[in-house]
Amino acid sequence: MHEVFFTKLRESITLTEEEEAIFRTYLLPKKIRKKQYILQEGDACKYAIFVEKGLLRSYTVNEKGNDQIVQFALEGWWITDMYSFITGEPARYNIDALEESELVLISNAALEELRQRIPKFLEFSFLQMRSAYIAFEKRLSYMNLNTEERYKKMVETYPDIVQRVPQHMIASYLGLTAETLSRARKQMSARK
Amino acid sequence: MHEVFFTKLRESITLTEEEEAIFRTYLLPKKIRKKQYILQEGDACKYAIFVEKGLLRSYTVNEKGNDQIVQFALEGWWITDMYSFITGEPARYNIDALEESELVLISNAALEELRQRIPKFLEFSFLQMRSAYIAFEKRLSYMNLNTEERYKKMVETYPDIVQRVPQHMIASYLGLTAETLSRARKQMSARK
DNA sequence: AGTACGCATTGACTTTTATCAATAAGATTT
DNA sequence: AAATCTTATTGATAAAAGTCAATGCGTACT
Repeated sequence: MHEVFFTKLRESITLTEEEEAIFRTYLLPKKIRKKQYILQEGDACKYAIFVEKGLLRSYTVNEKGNDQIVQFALEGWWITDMYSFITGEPARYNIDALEESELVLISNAALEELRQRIPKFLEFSFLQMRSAYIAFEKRLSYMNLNTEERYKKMVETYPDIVQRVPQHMIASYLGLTAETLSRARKQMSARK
Repeated sequence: MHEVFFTKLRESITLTEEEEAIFRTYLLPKKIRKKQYILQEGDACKYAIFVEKGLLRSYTVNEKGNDQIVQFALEGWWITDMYSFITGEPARYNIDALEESELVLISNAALEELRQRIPKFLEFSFLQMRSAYIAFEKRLSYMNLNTEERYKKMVETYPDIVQRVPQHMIASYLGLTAETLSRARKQMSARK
C-alpha cells in the first residue's frame, strides 16, 4: 500500500519503521475515475493530493467560460489549491482527473502534526516547497518567450505531460489558445 | 545591528538569546549604493540577500538587449537567484540596487547549518518558502489577464513598489513594454 | 450502428501588443 | 550652468495572438 508515496519520500529522507507507521495513520487512499472532481471551486480545499498513479489537473474558469489550466500532476507529484489548503478559504481552483487515478489525500492538520512529530519530514517539506518554488520561477520566466519557444520548453521539461494531455490543455497551461498552438506546431513541423 | 532582520524573524518564530547569538555569527552586513551590482549573470550566486533598507531588483537581459525584471525586493524581503544559490551553477540573473540599500548576506552553507542547529529556523524556512510559492502562483495567474487588469493587480498587491520604481520596470515585471503600460494608464485615467 | 462529443485544424477577420522613432521634461553628472 | 541620462509619452506601423465559424476525424456512449 502506498508504495509510490514512500518511494518518493525515501528519495529525500530516510524513515524508520515506526515513523513510516506513524505516516500511514494519516494517509487517506482514494481512487477516482477520469473526469471526476476531487475539488470544486468554492469548496474548501481540505487535502493536499499525492498522485500514485494517473494524471490530475487544476484549473479555473475565466469570465468567457474558458478553462485556464494552473497545474498538471503526474505520478509522484503533489497537487492542491495551496492557498485554500492552508487558509481554509474557499478554493479558487477545480481539480479533476484526466486519467483514472490513484491518490493519497492528506489534510493540513495531518501535515502539521507530521512535521512536528517527524523532523525529517519538516526538512522534506522545505525541500519540496523549494523545488516547487524554483519550478514556478522557471515557468514564469517562460512567459516572456513567444508561442513556439514556450511550447518547446514545455516539450523539453515535461515530455510525458505533452504526450498524455490534449493539446488545447497544453495551450491553456502555456497561456495560449488552442488555435495559436496548433498553428505554431504546424510552422515548426513545416521547417524541419 | 540587524534589527529589521530579527524583527522579521520574530514575526514567525521565537528565538532565545543564545540562538540569536548563533545567528549573528552567520550574518554578513553590506551597504550598497544605487545602481551597484550585488550579483552579475554568470557569477555563482553565493548569497541569499535580506533587504534591511532600500530596494533591489533581479533581472535578466534578453536577446534584444532588454532588461526583464524577475523580482523586486523591499525592506524585509529576501532576494536571490535561488537556482544558482542552491546548485552553485552560474547565475542567470543580475541583482542590483534601485536605491541605496542596507543588506544582510547569508550563504547557503550558513542557512543549512542554521536549519540544522535551530529547528525553529527550519520551520521558518519552510513557511517562508511556502509564502513565496503562493506569491508566485498568484503572479503567474495574473499573466492571463490583460494589460490593464494586470497593472491594477500590481498596484493593489504592491503599491509601495509601484511608487518607488520607474514605470518601465513595472512594465517589464508584468511582461509588458513600457509603451503599452503607458497607454493603458492613460486610458484608465481618461475613464475616471 | 448510429449519434454525440471531444479534439485538432484551418480560414477570415479583429484586437492586442510590440516595435521603431521622435519628443520633452526631469534628474544627475561633470 | 551645460551636457548627458533617464523616464514617460505619443504617433505610425508591424507582428502576434485571439476570436469566431466551419470542417473532419476519431472515440465514446447507448
